[in-house]
Amino acid sequence: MTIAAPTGSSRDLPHPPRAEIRLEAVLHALSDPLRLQVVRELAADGDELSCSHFDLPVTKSTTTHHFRVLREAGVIRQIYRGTAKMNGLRRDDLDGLFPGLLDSVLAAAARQAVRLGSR
Amino acid sequence: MTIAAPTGSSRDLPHPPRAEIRLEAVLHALSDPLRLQVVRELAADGDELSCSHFDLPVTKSTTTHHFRVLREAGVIRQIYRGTAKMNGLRRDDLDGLFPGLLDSVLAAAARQAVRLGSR
DNA sequence: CTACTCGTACGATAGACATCGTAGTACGGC
DNA sequence: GCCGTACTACGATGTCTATCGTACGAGTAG
Repeated sequence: MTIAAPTGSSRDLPHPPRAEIRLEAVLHALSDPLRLQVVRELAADGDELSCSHFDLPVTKSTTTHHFRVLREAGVIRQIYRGTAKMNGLRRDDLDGLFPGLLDSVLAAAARQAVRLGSR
Repeated sequence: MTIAAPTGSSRDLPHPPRAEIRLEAVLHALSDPLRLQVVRELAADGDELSCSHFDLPVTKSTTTHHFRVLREAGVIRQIYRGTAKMNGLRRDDLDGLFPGLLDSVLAAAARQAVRLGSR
């Protein structure tokens, strides 16, 4: 639950505490196709992924922006690890606040992906 | 499934067919506090409600706008019944496309309402 | 027909947002 | 110390969105 960085990183990013996560912000964060895809990949991997792992059809500035939106909504957790920034889903917090919500959204996204033919 | 109006209303409103409902649009529609509240009341009532039943802190123009967003996202069904316009959740379509999603969102909204004290 | 109610349509406006490019900062390896 | 990599910060821009006010159309009651 602590976001301590064992590797000794000093740059800390501001995350909303669990109690301040708002449902509307989460839904808004997930309503963007790019961000929804990122969350899907994070959920599929189950572990932390670096920003550069994602191959999004936008520039790096825009990528940074989207990750920031996800972090400020409380959907993902970001920590610096050396020169890379690792991203992980805040599954514990989201499941604690809104049980079943994340899974429903992920299942819905998967279903829609199948329905629309794209994978 | 048909949206026929037995009362003989001739004014028909455009609704997206089930196959064209997009998850992102639904999430976006639900990410607005006013719209989420409307959906909550519709779900609580279980039946159709007129537009004027809702006492929203905005003008009628804005109310019309929000109902239109909900309708075009495929979240609600609107039919004219005389001078009133009745609104109903498209539960069947939403549950068919994204099983469990609507219930999770509603449960999450209820939980958050309790958590934030505003019942 | 007239008047009233309910909701729409249209135009305006201010704020939010997605996107980009460029310049800059932090970290690790040479 | 110097350079490359990874990501950020800032400013600009076009688009979308929430909001309003006013004018209009459709239906119902008198």
